[in-house]
Amino acid sequence: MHYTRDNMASLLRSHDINPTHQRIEIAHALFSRQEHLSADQVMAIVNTRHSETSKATVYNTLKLFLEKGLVREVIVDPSKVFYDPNTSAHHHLYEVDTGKLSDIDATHVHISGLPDLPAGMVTEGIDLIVRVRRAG
Amino acid sequence: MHYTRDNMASLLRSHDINPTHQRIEIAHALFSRQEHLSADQVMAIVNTRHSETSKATVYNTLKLFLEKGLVREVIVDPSKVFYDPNTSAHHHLYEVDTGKLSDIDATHVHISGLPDLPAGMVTEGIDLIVRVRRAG
DNA sequence: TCATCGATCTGGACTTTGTCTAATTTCCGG
DNA sequence: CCGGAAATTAGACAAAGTCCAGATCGATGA
Repeated sequence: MHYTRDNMASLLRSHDINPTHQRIEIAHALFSRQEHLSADQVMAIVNTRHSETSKATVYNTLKLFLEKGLVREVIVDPSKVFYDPNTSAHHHLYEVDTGKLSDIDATHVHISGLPDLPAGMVTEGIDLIVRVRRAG
Repeated sequence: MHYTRDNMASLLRSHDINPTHQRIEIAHALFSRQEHLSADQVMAIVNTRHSETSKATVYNTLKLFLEKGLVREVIVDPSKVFYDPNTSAHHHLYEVDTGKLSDIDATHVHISGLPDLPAGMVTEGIDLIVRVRRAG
């Protein structure tokens, strides 16, 4: 699968998102890299050549992608949110000293013994974050 | 165990923290409630009667408590950090719509199948967060 | 082609959380 | 009481994110 602009447009349409120029660029930034990016980083990437997309649009668009299930939010750093183009079941490894964030495939990870949820509650997601740092 | 100011002073000393008036008040706010509080909430509690403790001191003190292992940081809400007086092994249940945060005892929870860490890395902690919301 | 209208985008002011710094206050040993 | 180190303070500052009123886009129908 190539992350062309055209493919991004289809991806957006399949998630019920009107594929505008800015949205395609933002989706392309996330999906072509397959990395965890903050809103700031997305801004920087999208506006490398000449400023094209405003801060408000970047934030609005990331929120829209999140609502539509196109990306996931990763909350590991108290100062900023990361957006993850990988929405399949997986966990995260976070290097606290460098800020590097990587995926842990969930297929072999098993979590057991969690208590029942309070009545009337449904699970929105289970986040497992392994925080590591360089030994020394 | 009563969370008297005197007991707070001993607790601080036992963690190698010089028990000043402000530190005792902040520790008391956290431990007497046994709740997850944000820096803002700590400020509000400590300064209910008359303003006694500055913002800088609240932030400095919470950071100090964290370094000394007296409290834990809980990162679940992108907009603020919570401080947790419970440092025993446990996980968290987060109600995304209300912001309510509660503990999940870790003694019955088992996590298996995590991959090996990258070479030269040590685990700082494993955070498991169950995000829930009211069904509807 | 052109006018219209809803959807989208924009700059910039604003809010909130948290950090920093230089000056003051507190506390303790001598 | 004195001097110095530790702690506290007010307030300026920084960064992430929100909000809003106005501008722009693009599809549609005449």
